[in-house]
Amino acid sequence: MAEQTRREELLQIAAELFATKGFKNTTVRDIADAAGILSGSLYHHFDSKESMVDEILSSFQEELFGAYAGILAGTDDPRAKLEAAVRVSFEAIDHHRDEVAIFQNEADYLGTFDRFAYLADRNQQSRDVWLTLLREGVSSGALRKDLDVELVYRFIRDTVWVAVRWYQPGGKLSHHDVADQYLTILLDGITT
Amino acid sequence: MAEQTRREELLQIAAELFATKGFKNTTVRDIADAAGILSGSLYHHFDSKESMVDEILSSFQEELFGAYAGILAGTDDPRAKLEAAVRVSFEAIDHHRDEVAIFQNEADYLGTFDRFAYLADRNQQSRDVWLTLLREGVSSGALRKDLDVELVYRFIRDTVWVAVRWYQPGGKLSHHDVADQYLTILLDGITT
DNA sequence: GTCTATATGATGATAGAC
DNA sequence: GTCTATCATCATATAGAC
Repeated sequence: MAEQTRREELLQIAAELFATKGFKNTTVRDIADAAGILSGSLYHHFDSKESMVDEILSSFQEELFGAYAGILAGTDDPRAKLEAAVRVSFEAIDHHRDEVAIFQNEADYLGTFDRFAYLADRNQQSRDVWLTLLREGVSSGALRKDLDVELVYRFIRDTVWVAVRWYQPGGKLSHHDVADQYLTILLDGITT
Repeated sequence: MAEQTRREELLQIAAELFATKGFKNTTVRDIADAAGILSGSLYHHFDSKESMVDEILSSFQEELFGAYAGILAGTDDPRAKLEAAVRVSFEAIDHHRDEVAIFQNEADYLGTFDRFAYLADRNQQSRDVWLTLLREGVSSGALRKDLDVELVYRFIRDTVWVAVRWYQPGGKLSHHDVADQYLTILLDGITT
């Protein structure tokens, strides 16, 4: 079950470095060192450093959007769907810390190159998911009618994903705890 | 009044590039090109590329923390102080877009070097400011007693600063509008 | 204050032996 | 699958002329 090909092992090592130091600040030598091999040997597994991030980002995105699609297709009421989408996102931060961090830090810049154009598409797709959920929430009466849904969308998206900067997997707060607390703030506010 | 030394002009050009492409992705040639001079000429004004970000970040931080200090020292009630801190932050995004973006994107990594150790200090200082405001809010009865103030602090900090990624100075929403909407969500939640 | 010319080092990548 | 050896390129930075 925890079978991992050498390729996957190397990708994981690279992902941790990209997430921590940034893509550009990580050299192929850094990756090779961390893997205990020489830099040239990496090219037996991958075409280039670029193709390494590419593979890391695209496979993560595929998994995440599969989860969103499941929620949208479900039969829960609007509020439950919104909660589920938030929970799935925090779960992704827990399970795919490095991938989320890389996406957060590098997507904007990488997205300017042809090879990574799919990142912009995914961004649009994500917006569609959240706006659908929020609009259903408003029209069902679960959410306030005076909300600027576009702004609320950005608020949710940003707050959720930026948590990758401080969330510690295995720390005091589980991803369930964080999601609970966050939903409380989002849904009911912080005032008495 | 809008007098700008050549030095400041060059820093502004560099800041825009650092904010858009990232520090490492911006070469001294990029900066020189944008300024209409050759890369070697930049070294008449600055020691190194590093000292350019350094100057950009440190002067911005100084201004921002001056504003926070003013709020803390004031006589407003806790809730008004919290609102003021949020407003000052969105204002900073409006007035110092590039600086905020650079800080958001690069501070974590740059902070690992001695030269930028002050970034970690400022981070701690910022935490003190917000925790003070939130605790005063809770003990005065303005904020809910069941809040995890540490978590709320991180949510506020992250949401406020990450807005630099989408906020458009001069766009449809002014920084006042964004602050209003954000405070509404934060204080009262999005449910009916 | 900017240019010419260039030193110096790091980085991504390749070819072929083991 | 990894190593040895090495290349080409690019990036930061310097020195002195104009």
